[in-house]
Amino acid sequence: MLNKTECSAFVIPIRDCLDILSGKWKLPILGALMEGKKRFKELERSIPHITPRMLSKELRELEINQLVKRTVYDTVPVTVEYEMAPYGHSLKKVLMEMKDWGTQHRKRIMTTDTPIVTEELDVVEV
Amino acid sequence: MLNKTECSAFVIPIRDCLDILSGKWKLPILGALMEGKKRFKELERSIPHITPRMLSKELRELEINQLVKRTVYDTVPVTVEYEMAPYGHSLKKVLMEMKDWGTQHRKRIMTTDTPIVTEELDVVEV
DNA sequence: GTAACCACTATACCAAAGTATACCGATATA
DNA sequence: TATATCGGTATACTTTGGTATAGTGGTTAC
Repeated sequence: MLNKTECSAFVIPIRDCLDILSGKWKLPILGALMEGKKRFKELERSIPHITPRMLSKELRELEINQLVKRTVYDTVPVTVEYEMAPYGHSLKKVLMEMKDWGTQHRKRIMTTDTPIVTEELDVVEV
Repeated sequence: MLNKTECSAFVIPIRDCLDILSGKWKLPILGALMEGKKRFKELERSIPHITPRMLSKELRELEINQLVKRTVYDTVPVTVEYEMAPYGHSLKKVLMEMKDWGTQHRKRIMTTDTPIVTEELDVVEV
């Protein structure tokens, strides 16, 4: 049980964490970058149906939150590389907990109840 | 580094977990219920600015996912009580990881960088 | 010369999420 | 008789998130 103060101290940081991972494409982008560094067009190709607009927007947000590092190489034409920033790996524990919970929850809901299935997700192409 | 198969096995359950906690009011509702069981109007009063429409909708989703238990008592007028379901407590580890990460992240962003502050949140009233 | 690649941006549009306001029937209170 | 409470629902609206489509300027390949 929590009191009022504990409750805010609980809701606000979780909201922060949730907001950072929110949006349709952040997870697929992080997933793709976990395979290694990639250029803009490589990301676009490995994430089915993403538009350059959304890719650009979501990458910017991830970069602002220091999870992703963007490097511009002075070639012609320019080369831009995206990769997980060192800080990005600090998310690992959270993501693994979410993955474990999500995995067991999906099984639970599928077997014990009317299935509430989230829509089919596109698989990130390598 | 992940390969394509690992990547889907990573994205899908995390998406599930995220979806379950998504929406503006799920966290405040869970927070309020962590103080103990509450009736509909009590929840409405303890969560500033929530409308009955949203409260009803989000409670229903939490109930479908078995995180919250709804009990109707045969009084006149009816009494309806909401509480954390036993299964709801299975979220604790995930939520705590998110809270810890969110807390350190807020500090980090505030001190090292242009502050990207999420909007002020209303505190849940007791 | 024209077509494609690179890393994007601009504009317009559409769908989902959330808000505002009013209301339900039954009961208790003034 | 009028007002408030209970646990919500109905309808209409606005705001946010995401999509679709086209185009930028400079370079290399056919």
